[in-house]
Order: sequence, then structure tokens, then C-alpha cells
Amino acid sequence: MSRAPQKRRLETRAKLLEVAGEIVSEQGYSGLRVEDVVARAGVAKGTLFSHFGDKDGMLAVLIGTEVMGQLDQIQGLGMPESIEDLTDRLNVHIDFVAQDRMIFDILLRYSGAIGAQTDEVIAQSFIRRCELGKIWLSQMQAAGLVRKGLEPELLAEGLEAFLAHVLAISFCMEHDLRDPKAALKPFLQAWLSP
Amino acid sequence: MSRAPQKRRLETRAKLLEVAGEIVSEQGYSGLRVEDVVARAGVAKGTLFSHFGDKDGMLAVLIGTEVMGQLDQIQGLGMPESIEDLTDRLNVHIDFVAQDRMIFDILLRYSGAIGAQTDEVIAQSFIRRCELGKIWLSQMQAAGLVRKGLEPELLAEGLEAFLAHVLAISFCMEHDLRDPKAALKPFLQAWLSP
DNA sequence: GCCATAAAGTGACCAAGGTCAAATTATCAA
DNA sequence: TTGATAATTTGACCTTGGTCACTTTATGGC
Repeated sequence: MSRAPQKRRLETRAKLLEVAGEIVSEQGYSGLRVEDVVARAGVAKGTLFSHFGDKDGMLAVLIGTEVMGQLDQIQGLGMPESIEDLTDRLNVHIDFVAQDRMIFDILLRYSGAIGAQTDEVIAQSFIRRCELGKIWLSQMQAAGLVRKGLEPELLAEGLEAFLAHVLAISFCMEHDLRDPKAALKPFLQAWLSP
Repeated sequence: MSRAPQKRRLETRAKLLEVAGEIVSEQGYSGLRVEDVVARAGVAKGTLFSHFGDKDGMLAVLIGTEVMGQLDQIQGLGMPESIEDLTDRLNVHIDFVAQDRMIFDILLRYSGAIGAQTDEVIAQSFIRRCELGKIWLSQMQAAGLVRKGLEPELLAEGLEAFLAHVLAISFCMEHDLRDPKAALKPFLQAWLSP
């Protein structure tokens, strides 16, 4: 018979994430190397992979946690009171995604069906993110505004794809993020009907 | 002063793509190794990287070429005559994207702004793909049908993201694929207005 | 306390993408 | 033809993510 994950394992996991977060804040996501993480955390390489599957898995948790933290803050403020307010909040995420091309890739890869399966904490993060997306969308219905002066190619592309992602996933949320198959039909109908 | 790329270089490039295509058809995209490609093509590793930058760059050209070929075929048939016809054509792409998770990643990464910069041939491919997406969308406005029985997680996810991609990019096409910034505002307005 | 068993962690090893200084080949002017 | 220069290719070497048989540590029943 199997036993629940023990205290030590949870501590190791937390330590790995803490160290990874430190390195990211020092050198950015693209400067994050598995070897550095395990060295600083004082564990072996295999340990990291036994916790997160692969490097991207760990990044997904890191990024997801950061997004989740933002959502907690933003949602704690209640509904947006103006377009400017809404735009500011949207920009938090746009800036985050624009930081590094990798962030968007990881978010996309681990969101939706697959992301929801990997980690319960992250799944909740994405679900909340999608709920926020819906709120934003309904708020934006009356406006259609977005911050001007988006700068480099990276930002433009990240924004474009990020929005597509939010749009797609906000429809999945009408049904169940874990079952995009079931969400597909209403998604198409809503989009394709006049 | 600089000289134009010479015959030999173009032959080497063509050989690499030909060999890579062979290996993909034998073993799928995930079975494609740089070492195998250069070995079969009879060139050194560095040559491949000097041509395509990285492995994904070569894959983008390969996949882009394949997509472009499909578009040529499909567009050669003229406008779809029925929903079934349209659905069949859409399914060609869905099946293609569903083949391998990697295909979608590459398509996404190299499409849009960045894709348009890497390779003129590929840029044309994406532009035509987006044009076709618009045609499909206008055709589907009256119907909202899509093939049932989409099977594994991979397919569902690939489809979801693929659609999001088409949706976003079809709006970019209203303006200029190379300038998603300019396309963003109308994209949002069209989507968010009642 | 002691043993059986499961959980957690280890680190040598591998795979495969990517780099780059040096060698080779092609081109052109004199 | 030949020397200078640019284009192209080479392959030894490196980096880094990822694997897995094995060791260590914790837990629960007796």
C-alpha cells in the first residue's frame, strides 16, 4: 500500500522552487539551468526531475505560481472600476508574458487540458486565470481599448498569442477546462454564428 | 563586398530538406535527429546549423512547406461546396497538427511576426494559410459544424490551440501579418463588440 | 527495538542540440 | 595563372537536459 508524500519531500520541493525563483529573478528565465538549481538547493539532479518531470514542468509551476499570485492581488481589488483600471490590470499580464518568449511558450504548453493534469495547484491557477479572462472580456465588451505603444516584436507577438489563448480558454471555461473536446463545439458556435 | 548564395549552397540546403523529409516520413517529427540528417545528407553538423539556425528552424521550413503544399492542393479545388467539403478540408490541417505536439509548437513559434521574418518562402506559406483561414471562417459562419469524435488529448489540445491561432491570425490578415501591433486594435474591437 | 517495505534521493552516465576556429572551395581582378 | 578575398563547410568539442540502477532514509507492524 502507498503512503502520502511526507514532510521531507514537500520541503525539498519548496526549496527547489525557492532557489529556482531566486535564479530567475537574478538572471531571467533563459538563464535558469537545472544544474544551478540543484547545486544551490543542495540536492541531486534526479531529485528535481522526480518532482517536476522535466525542466519545463518546474517552470510551469514557477510561472503558474507567479500568475496565480498576480490574480490573487488583482482579484482582491474587486471588479475593475474603469477602462483604465481594467487596462492597467491587463497590462500586468501582458508585461509578464512579454518578459521572455519562454514564459508564453510554457504557459501555453502547460495550460488547457494538459496543464490541468500536471499539478492541482497550477490547475487552480489556470482556472482562476481563465475566470479572470472572462471577467475582462465582459468588461471590455463596452470598450475595446488597449494600451498603446507596445514596443518590440516580442511584446507584440506575445500579446497576440496571449489574447488568442485567453479567448480560446475563456470559452473552455463555460464548460470544463479539463475537457476541451466538450468545449469545442460551443466555442465554434459562439464564434462563428452571427 | 558580398556575393549572392551560390549554386552549391542551394544544393546543400535542398539536400538537407529532402533527407529531413525522408526521415520524418519514416519516423515522424519526434524521431528526427540532427545527426541522422547530416549523416544521410553527407555533410557536417555545422552546415545544417549555418543553413537553418537551429533544428526548429529547419523544422519550420519543412512543416511550412508541407502546409503550403496542402494549401496549394486545397485552394486549387476552389471554394468549398458544402459543410462536409469544408469540414474535410479543415480536417486535413487538424490531422496534420494532431500528428505530433511538436508540429503545433513549431507552427505557433514560427508563425506570425517572427515566422514572417525567418524565411520568405515560409512567410508566403503562412500568409496563404491565414487567407485560407479567413475563407474557412466566412464559410463556417452559416454552419458552426465540426467533426465529432476527436480522440486523444493531443488532438483536442492541438485543435483548440490551432483554432485560437487561426482566429487571431485571421484578424492580423485584415492588416498585415508582419505588423500584429497594427492588427491588435481591430482584432479586439471585432471580437469584443456585440 | 527490529525488520520489512515504501518513499525519497543520488550521481555517474547518456543523448542530442549547438558552437566555432580552422580548413576548404569558389570567385574575381590583375 | 595566380594571389587575395569571400563563401562554405568541417568536425572536435561543449553544454545541458534527462535517465535509471542503486543507496539512503523514513514509516508502521510485530
